[in-house]
Amino acid sequence: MKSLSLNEKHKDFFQQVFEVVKLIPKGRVTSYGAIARYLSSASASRMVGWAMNTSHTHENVPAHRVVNRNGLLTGKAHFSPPSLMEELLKAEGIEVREDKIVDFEKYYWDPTEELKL
DNA sequence: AGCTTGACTTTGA
DNA sequence: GTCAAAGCCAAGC
Repeated sequence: MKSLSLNEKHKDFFQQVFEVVKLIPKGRVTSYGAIARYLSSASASRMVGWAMNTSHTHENVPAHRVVNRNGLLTGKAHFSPPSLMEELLKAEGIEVREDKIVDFEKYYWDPTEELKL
């Protein structure tokens, strides 16, 4: 697979979401809105969540690194065991308390800032 | 073919 | 600070 689209500019929204999610560095997290805004508009953040729902068809999609803008593990309920998301984050050195990422801003990874240009 | 729901965000009151 | 409403695109009924 190539990195980001150079020739291929016509991809499905979901596919683009998956690419960005895959590009999230280990030990980092991002928000649905950040991805949505990077792709198009921030309001499309719902589609990112929707895409994650279909992410089960993709293997290398670290959905556990994607949380809402509050740093809350909103999608944890959708994991095989709901606690898996928290476990995966902790395994990467991210501290989680009450289903919420501690020092979220510290681990926050914004594609519009990191992948710009 | 049309309406409802959804792992969300932003803006306004 | 909280609460309510609009916006976005796709899948499901």
